[in-house]
Amino acid sequence: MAQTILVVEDDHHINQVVSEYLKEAGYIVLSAFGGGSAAHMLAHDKEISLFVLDIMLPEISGLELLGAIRRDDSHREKPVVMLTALGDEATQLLSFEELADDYITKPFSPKILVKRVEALLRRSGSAGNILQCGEITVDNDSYEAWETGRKLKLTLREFELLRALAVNARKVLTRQQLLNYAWGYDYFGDERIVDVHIKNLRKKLRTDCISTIKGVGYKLDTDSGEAT
Amino acid sequence: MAQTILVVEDDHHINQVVSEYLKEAGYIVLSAFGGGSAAHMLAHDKEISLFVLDIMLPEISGLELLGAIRRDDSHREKPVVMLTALGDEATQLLSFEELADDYITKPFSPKILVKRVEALLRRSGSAGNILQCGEITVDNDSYEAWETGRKLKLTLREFELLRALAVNARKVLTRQQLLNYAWGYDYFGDERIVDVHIKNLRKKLRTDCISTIKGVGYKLDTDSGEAT
DNA sequence: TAAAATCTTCACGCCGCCTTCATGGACATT
DNA sequence: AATGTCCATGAAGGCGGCGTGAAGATTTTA
Repeated sequence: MAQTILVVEDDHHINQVVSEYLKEAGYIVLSAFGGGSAAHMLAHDKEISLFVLDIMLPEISGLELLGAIRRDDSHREKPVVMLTALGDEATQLLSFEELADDYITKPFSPKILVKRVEALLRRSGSAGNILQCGEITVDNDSYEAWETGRKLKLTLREFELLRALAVNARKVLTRQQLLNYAWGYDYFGDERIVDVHIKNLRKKLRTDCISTIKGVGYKLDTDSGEAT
Repeated sequence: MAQTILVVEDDHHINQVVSEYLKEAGYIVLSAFGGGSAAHMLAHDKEISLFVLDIMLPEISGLELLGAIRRDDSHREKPVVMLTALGDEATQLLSFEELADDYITKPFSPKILVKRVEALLRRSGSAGNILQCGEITVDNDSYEAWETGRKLKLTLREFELLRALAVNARKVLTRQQLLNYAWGYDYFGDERIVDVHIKNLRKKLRTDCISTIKGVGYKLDTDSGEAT
């Protein structure tokens, strides 16, 4: 299953070179040449696995895009590579403070860019499409999930809910966040729907690995010893 | 809860500078000056969270160390930063092929090294959004808190109160400020509610680390060096 | 088209947490 | 010593959040 990378770079030549190398490495590449169209793609394509952002862009700067990504529920966790001619320490520090994952200054070697992208995707968990979290294993590609090797028979919502929890292992997710992950942004029904599916999911799980944080949301435990 | 980083660098000056900056950022740092001692530490210390490796080392090269890490069951998954004067593309590509996570060429900015280390630890999963203050550790993501490693069983208000105090460690917060942090701006009840929750919180803590400043508010102490 | 499975809504009840209140103590001021 | 202010503490009541079962709506399968 090929992963998608969004390259935002106003210099058409550089954009093309980067895209070529990434495609050759087996990725699907989306190109944007301005902050505006990039923001649009951000909002509408949830399948992007990694972002390459130039900082000096028309309309919206790369740093602002970075901020937008980090504030977006469905992109927040994804790796971002800043790619820019600005080599000064201040800009670089600022990028990292905004939670960039890598920072490459021009001129650069496209081969090394690809290597760095691969290194980040390896870490971001989405590389192998299999997630493991404690007793739970989730396969993104086949939509299958297991508990201690035993295959679970889940409905679609249950699977997507479990996947959302597994992607954010140990983190508490609000009902709204879970809705965004497992239902999508265009859902406007009752939040409490989450409760019902959590209940059904729990019924199918031997281990009690989904915790309720009252007043906040739910989370998936790894296997931490609970001492009183 | 603090994470350990192993720095392998034969140049004592660079080793010291790097260590200083990492310590300042809150990490525990182990230093090795040759491949041999590094390999020894590798074998005996399983608690290391990240490696910083020079490539040109006496005895064993950094690349060999990298290979050893990737073949070691208990270190395989951990991030490795290569730190070297060799800027040539070939060595860099080779490092990434051996599954290095980052590659920094000398001369470099120590601040940015720290940022890159933080970025990698963030990705490697173990990091989390963790606050530490004296004996108290608060995890923003999982809504968990510990006292000297012992997990605390807190209600939501208690947790949010403790988090507010930890975020502003050593600073006195007025009741109104605490209400804003832990209850939100739309709360208009009695301020004294804070007192009650502080009391309950204190009851659950072994150490007496919450100080009352009469007429002002409360604060969380880092050191319990209490002289009257 | 019927039947089955899944998704969504709703209402009920319980438990635990939050909040309020009253009391008493610590400390400062007069 | 008396007085007032501020804080600690225990207890009690009420309220809200959550789990749950069931029924209706929707989609998928036969």
